Amino acid sequence: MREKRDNEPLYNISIASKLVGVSPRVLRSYEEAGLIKPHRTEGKTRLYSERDIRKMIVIHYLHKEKEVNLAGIKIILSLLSKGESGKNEERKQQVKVKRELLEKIGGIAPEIIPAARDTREGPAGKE
DNA sequence: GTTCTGACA
DNA sequence: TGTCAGAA
Repeated sequence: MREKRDNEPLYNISIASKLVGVSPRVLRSYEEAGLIKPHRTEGKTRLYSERDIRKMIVIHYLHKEKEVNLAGIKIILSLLSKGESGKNEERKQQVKVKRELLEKIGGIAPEIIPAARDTREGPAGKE
């Protein structure tokens, strides 16, 4: 269970970007894509929580290492959030649906994973 | 000085 | 994604 503490506004975009390893511009793009919603001060300055930081690190990994675009990451994260709540029986069903959906992603929406389309030639030695 | 939004390459 | 403008 997540502590409400993890959701406390702690870092400005400058510090958050260093913790995640990207530029402030990238963090703003994550927000534009609807992947995260940092707290805001009265002056509109973004304040990120520990939870936001962890989530953005995952987003960064999926984006840079797996080459999944932000729209795809949004879908993936929404699927991964399923089955985290509800009663055992309900959660069991959600997990089942999640597994099936994840299996189908490659078949019905390969566009979310550019690298999976043209395996023909891309920068050699990418493995 | 820092962050924000919008915009362009 | 980097960078710049103009405002806060």
